[in-house]
Amino acid sequence: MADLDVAGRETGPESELSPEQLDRRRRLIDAAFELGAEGGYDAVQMRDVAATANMALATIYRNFSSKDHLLAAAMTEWTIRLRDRVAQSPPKGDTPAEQMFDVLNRACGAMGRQPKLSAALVRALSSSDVGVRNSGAEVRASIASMGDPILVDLDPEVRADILVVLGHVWYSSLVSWANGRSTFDSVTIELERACRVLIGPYQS
Amino acid sequence: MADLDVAGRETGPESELSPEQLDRRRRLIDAAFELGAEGGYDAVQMRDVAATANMALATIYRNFSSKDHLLAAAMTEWTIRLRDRVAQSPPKGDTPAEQMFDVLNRACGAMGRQPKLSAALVRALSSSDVGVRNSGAEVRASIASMGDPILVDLDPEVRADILVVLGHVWYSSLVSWANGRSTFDSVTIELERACRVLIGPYQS
DNA sequence: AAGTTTGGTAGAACCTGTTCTAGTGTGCGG
DNA sequence: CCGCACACTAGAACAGGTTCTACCAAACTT
Repeated sequence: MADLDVAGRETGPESELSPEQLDRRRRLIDAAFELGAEGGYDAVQMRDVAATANMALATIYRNFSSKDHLLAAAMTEWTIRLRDRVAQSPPKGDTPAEQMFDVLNRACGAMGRQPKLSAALVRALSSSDVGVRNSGAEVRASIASMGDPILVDLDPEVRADILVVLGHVWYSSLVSWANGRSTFDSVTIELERACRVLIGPYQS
Repeated sequence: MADLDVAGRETGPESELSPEQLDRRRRLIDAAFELGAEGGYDAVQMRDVAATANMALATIYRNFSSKDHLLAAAMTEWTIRLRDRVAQSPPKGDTPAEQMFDVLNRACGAMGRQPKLSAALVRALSSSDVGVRNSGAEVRASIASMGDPILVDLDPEVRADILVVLGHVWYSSLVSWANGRSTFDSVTIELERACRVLIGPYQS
């Protein structure tokens, strides 16, 4: 599986970015965080991102294939931080279903505290831009890795199936929320429901 | 729940559209179908829609709040047709899980035969435009109504939960596909997986 | 040191969804 | 018949994501 850079050109497996490039990338993602936290998706305007990050508009497009790609990269970073934080404290709850819900819900809680930002990031995640693809996969992987330890007692295949389905529910309800079709509470409700109906019958 | 028209103004419960307006609406949706079937989401350009439907650009926006609203309206229509067609023949399969999968898969089969069009419609469904909200709900309701008869033997609450979760999986995998993140086959796979892991354990 | 490559910059230009302006019927209460 | 409301139209204008042009400067190459 060849690595592809922003524009889809092939790059060697060791095509590290230079420190300057990493710095630019950092500034861009930070600018996206900043603007997104203040005003949500619409407020992350590429000209403003460029200004905030102190670089030229065209430079953004040298690093990211689109606005959605930039936001998706921010999402990836954020998810990783989230996952690490969630992994710190053990899940509450007596049953696997409750524990799984606790983990997912804690992850979402952080989003609820930054609603504009998270809505922006989630919206980007559902874009059709090519650059977003990896981010989507990475985010899903983070979800799965948070849930996996909780279901160790289940048959591996069933476990994988459950985690994938939970990923769908997670994604679908977050997108609904990010697009203004439901309240944040309903994300919680959907996740709880899914854990209950998915995991409940398997904990005999 | 007050009815809202395109622009969000309240309208009386009996604010029927005039025949001319219905005709315009029809022509617009047909134009969207036509352009979408040929070239997908990007090919449904508002200026082209206007030209194809033989009316002025601004007139579109008197009937639909956005491109996504127009496409979502088309999606609603299509889903209803699909549901009726699927309801014609009884679901194949020995177990509820298999029957449910059969129904969902048949519905998706029609989409597989019009990939560009369906991808366009699905993409519109995940827009944040206000006009799209109802369409999303209607589509979900169609899904649920297709599946409900199959699960009559289950506890009503469990049944509802399962159908909602299936709706999430359906939506999530279709969006993944419509955005080019997965092949159409994987939609089938995800649906099959979800039916298996969700319904399987309940059929004692 | 001259040439080349690489990545950056400013700013104009382009594209397409959306909105605005001004003007044209058409039906309807008075 | 008048005036008014309303739906439509052509086309310009606007907005924000994306791309293009022209140019510059540091890092390699030879």
